[in-house]
Amino acid sequence: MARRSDHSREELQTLILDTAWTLVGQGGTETLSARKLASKIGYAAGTIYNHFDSMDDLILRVNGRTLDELFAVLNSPACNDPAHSPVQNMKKMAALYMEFAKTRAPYWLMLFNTALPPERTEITWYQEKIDLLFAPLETQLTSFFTAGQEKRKKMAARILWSSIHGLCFLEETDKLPLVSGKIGALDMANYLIESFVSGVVIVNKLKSGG
Amino acid sequence: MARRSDHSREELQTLILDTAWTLVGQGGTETLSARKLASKIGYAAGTIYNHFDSMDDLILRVNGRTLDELFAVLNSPACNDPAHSPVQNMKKMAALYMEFAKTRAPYWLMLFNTALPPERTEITWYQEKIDLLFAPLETQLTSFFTAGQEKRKKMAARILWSSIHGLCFLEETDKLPLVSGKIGALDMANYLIESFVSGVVIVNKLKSGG
DNA sequence: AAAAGGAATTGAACGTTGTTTAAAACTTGG
DNA sequence: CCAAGTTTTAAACAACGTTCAATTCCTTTT
Repeated sequence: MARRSDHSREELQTLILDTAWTLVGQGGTETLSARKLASKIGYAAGTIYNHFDSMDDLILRVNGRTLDELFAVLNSPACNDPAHSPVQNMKKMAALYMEFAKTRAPYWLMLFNTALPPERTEITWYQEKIDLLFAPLETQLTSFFTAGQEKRKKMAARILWSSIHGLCFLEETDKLPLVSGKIGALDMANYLIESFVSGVVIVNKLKSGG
Repeated sequence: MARRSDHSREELQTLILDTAWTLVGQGGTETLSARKLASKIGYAAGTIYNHFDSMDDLILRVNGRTLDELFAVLNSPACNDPAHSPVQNMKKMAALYMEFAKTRAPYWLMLFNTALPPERTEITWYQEKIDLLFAPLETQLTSFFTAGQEKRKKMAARILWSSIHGLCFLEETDKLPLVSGKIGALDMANYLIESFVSGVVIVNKLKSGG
């Protein structure tokens, strides 16, 4: 029996989360089970329920960590470089996002390809983390909108982000048939960004002009 | 014991698939289990494995049926109306797609929010069904491309479809923060289609002109 | 008609999962 | 040092996918 004094309540909580993180990283969602996790840290399965509501709850915490990492990537200087054009920065964002999905596949898949009961994801801290993801892209879009078009800018950021995610998702789950040869999701994302931004400028002029 | 002569091999196979379809429709992926399904048709659980490789295999068949229905929607006259502009038709497609995702949520979620082993989805008949989904959109995009831009047109169709799917997906799984008020995924899809198509026309001119 | 052969069906079993709970082990305060 | 309060545990429950030997059934042959 593990001694209660081995870890404080907080220590144990993060130990569980860290171990869950490791397990997911090694073999995806399927590798994460209460018993495996518990045995890995020398506790019984029941102990986990002393620190987390359920396995879904634990998965949500792991997802939260993934969202943090994702934000760090999208908010990094590499894709928010003032020396580069907004379009260049956004293309870089798309590239980094897709790289993240590939290299950190288990976490990314758990985040987007694992069904959780809706009531789980409606927690505010989780929604806030998601909300944050759109900020860097919104920043890059600023120059294409006037001060009065705040709402449209927010829309555009969400659209573009969702679209890039859609491309990435369908590619990673083998649901995006290739056009030919080497044309992959990243090329499509670049094409999308170019076209969408060009189009936004036009449409904005039309709406404000007419 | 169910008599072998109750149903022919083929009959039983479609009976299983039909029942699986019903179960998924009633309560989503979680409601579909070998034992529940079997008891519903008066057979033992093992019988299912006489007709399907595994439960994943059965899920894939259900998904196949969903893809068929989805194609029927996107290929319907309502969004391929010659009297309407391509942009109008594409907006209608987006609307119908999102309606499908909502009204047939269990099937749509099983298709896109349930992780299957990659080797399962690499089957050709499944990939072909997916490939078909892009055709109607491609048709609507024809007028914006010249004869020599076939590849770009294919790309554009995949991009636009993926993007609309991305919007729909993030909305349905509570991962698309609303901008404000009533602005939902459909408004964003419309904005996307307008802007992207406008942008495509410009970018195409640039590429061919320069 | 009976027996034989082949195929479909079955129940039971295995190992796994998430989760609950009473009892045991532990830590702490008086 | 004992009592009170927590934490941990083992065991149990119900469900899951899947396998397999045994049974049952149907068809064919004799």
